[in-house]
Amino acid sequence: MSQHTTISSTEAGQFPDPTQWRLITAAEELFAEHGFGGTSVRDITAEAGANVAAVNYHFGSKHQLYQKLFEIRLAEMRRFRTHAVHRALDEAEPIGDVTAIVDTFARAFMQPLSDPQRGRIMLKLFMRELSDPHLPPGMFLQQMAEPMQELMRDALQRTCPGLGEQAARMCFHSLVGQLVHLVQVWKMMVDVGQTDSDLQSYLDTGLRHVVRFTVAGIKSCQEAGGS
Amino acid sequence: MSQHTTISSTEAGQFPDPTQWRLITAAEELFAEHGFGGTSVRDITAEAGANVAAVNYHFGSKHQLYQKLFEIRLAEMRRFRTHAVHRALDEAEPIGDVTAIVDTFARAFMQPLSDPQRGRIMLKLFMRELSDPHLPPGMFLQQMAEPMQELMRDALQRTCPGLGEQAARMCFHSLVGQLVHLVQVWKMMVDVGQTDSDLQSYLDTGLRHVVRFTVAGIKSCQEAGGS
DNA sequence: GATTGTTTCATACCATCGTTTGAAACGAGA
DNA sequence: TCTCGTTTCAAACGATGGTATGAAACAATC
Repeated sequence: MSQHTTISSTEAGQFPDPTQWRLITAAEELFAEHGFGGTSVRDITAEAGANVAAVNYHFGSKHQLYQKLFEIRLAEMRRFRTHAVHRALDEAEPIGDVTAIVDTFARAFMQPLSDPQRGRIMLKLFMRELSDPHLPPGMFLQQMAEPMQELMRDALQRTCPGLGEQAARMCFHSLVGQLVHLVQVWKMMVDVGQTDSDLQSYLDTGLRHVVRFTVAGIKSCQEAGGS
Repeated sequence: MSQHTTISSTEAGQFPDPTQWRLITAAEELFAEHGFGGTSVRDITAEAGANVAAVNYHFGSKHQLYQKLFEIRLAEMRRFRTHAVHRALDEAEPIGDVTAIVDTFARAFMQPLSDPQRGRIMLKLFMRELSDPHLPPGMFLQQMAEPMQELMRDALQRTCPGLGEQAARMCFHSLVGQLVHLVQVWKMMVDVGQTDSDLQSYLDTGLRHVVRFTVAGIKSCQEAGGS
């Protein structure tokens, strides 16, 4: 029995078993829409076109399926955001352009929303896990929040002379808080049934606002030697 | 039968029935801790020292109990915050002090956290409802978000010449986003098991940061005639 | 084609869910 | 004390939850 095998990649073709891939994607969609407790194993297997027992056979339990799903998606999104920030750093750092860094991070953070196929689902999933955790405590923090925080803290401190370590961390929190809230409001608009163009323009103006707002906030936290 | 009677006040003494009050408070605690789906009617009635049938007898259903609970708490918190902002407005407006308004709102927003008895539970409850709604759509927005938004938009526009209507609303969003995020991180620290003094000082410095950050952000959104 | 290891399937199991029910207990007015 | 509206209770109902099981289907090897 190949039970509980490791799924090393997000690509369907690299899954050891097509059924596992179908279960994962079906579970992702349903967990994102109705939460962990709100979706039954039967829902998942029905959506995946598999038998009820498939989840327990391939993953051991509903809970382990959930965890496996997050292992994949967290690594995926972390890779994406890290690359984006590093790319921006290489360009912005010599100039010391805070705006470029904030802007890049904000766009990398929100970019999944533009992809109606997978990104929205993934973000919904993450939001749900944040407010209703079913992962081992600290897993989300360690695999997602902390790496991004340290990366951005470093970037901000380098481009903003006079910005303390704690201040940089808090500015990062301010930025993330605004972005998360933007997503929340955006999600509400989706539920109310706004048009796609309205949603897109809301996201654009909202993002521009957050960047300007944040850059001003960061500068106000610099103790001396502003730009 | 006095089924489905209206509970007009939050005070235990004014409840038509002590059992209803015990059910409400037990439900609040459990819903806040484990969510709507995560707490059973049996959990609630056991905590309240009542029979399983009590919920259905007094409120009609688990769902209606949840809704009644929110009617009470939403009105309560809205009253509190509205009064606080109005009080601050009366003092700050003649001087045109943005910082005072932002600070007052932020403190009014976070104040429940300092009350270990009821406030923390109430906030947890609201956070859960936000990310996993079980209320009629729009109820939370209409009874809580929109009144506060319009109140604060008005206050900000009055004290900040050159701040447009949309810009003021977005600045308010930025503020709320930061505060909500502060609460989220705070909640995580609680779960990890930080000491009460650490939590309090984190809240203090976090709040000070948010106020400074936000004031700077707001000023950067003014088109002309800054302070 | 028989054997073997893996995967799928229908079905069963048992716990728990929200809700219902009808009888008992209660409390005030006559 | 009897009555009657209200509240509480133990017990049960039907539905649905996650999981377990053993037989069938499959695929590869010999």
